Amino acid sequence: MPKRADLSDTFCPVGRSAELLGDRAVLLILRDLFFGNRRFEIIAANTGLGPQLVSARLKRLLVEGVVERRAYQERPVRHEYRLTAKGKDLFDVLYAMRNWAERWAYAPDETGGGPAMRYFHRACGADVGTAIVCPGCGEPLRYGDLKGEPSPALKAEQAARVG
Amino acid sequence: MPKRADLSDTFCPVGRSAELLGDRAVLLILRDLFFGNRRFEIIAANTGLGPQLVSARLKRLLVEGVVERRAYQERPVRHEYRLTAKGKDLFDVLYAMRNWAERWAYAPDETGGGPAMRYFHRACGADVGTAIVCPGCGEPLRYGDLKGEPSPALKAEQAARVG
DNA sequence: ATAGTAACTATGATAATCATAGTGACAAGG
DNA sequence: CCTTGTCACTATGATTATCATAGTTACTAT
Repeated sequence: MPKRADLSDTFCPVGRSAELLGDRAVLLILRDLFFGNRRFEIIAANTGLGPQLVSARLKRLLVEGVVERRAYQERPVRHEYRLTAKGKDLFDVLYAMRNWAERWAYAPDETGGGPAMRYFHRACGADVGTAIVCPGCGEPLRYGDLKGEPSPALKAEQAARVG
Repeated sequence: MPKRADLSDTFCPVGRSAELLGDRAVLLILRDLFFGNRRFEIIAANTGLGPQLVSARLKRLLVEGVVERRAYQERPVRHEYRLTAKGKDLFDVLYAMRNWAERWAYAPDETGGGPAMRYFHRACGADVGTAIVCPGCGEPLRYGDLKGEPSPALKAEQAARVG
């Protein structure tokens, strides 16, 4: 593509976010990081993205301060990627995307009745559905507050990708 | 690009959303639609995107049922684009992107102290900051609940774009 | 008849993405 | 000590999306 206009210096906050998040690969990598996948090969396998693209996007996320790279073992040196505080604060965006998809992106009988991914509030145990405040206790839902349970169909799909 | 893997049939809800939202142009067009800009030329000018790209993305959004196209006048026929219920329900995603950017994407003195875009809760008048539930009255914030007030810098930038 | 506006479509150059293959560093097994 | 294996990438070449610019269609206003 030709050089597209850079949005990182616009004053519009959505524009600034879009510069980073308006990218399929970035969103998929962030999803995996929130899911707890930290290793390069696992992320590549789970997202279905090629290693070159994963490498390029992780570099961008490093530059933006959204992820950090650290060695999880010496001899041989192996690295993993973790969300920084700035990265963890993207939880609301990913969670909103999940909520929207659960409400609009599935055929009526596609998931067998329930959501593709069920979330429970750790604090009170309630199934939060697609709410942004807990329907059980009324607390706003933030990063770390939720425990996810994939539907059988989603679990099978994930197993097939990593396998 | 070569044919990339299609995510619209993955069971992962974030994957399904990413297929639509993992695109700079889509996010910018949605921003404009939420802002109240409905006309093709205005959207093209405000986003800085070429007419071909705006046309292609609006078509995709039509197919997805996120926007609808309707004539706002006959003789000559002129069309505008509006968010459907499915489109309006993307508010949470865009709002989360805005919140993240306000917290992380600006240099300390870049906005002159306040946020680039200030939002007030229509129901109680409180400045909501970057919260997802109103700090004044405790209500969850949804589409239509907020009234935006751009900072002087953002207002100037928008004026320059539309010319 | 000329100019203007809105909503696009057409064209050609450029650059991002993909699949596939290869690299470097190290460890374990025979 | 020599092959095989793992992890985290990098290199290559074909394909295709995106961009800027220009042109089109349909109609109104002067």
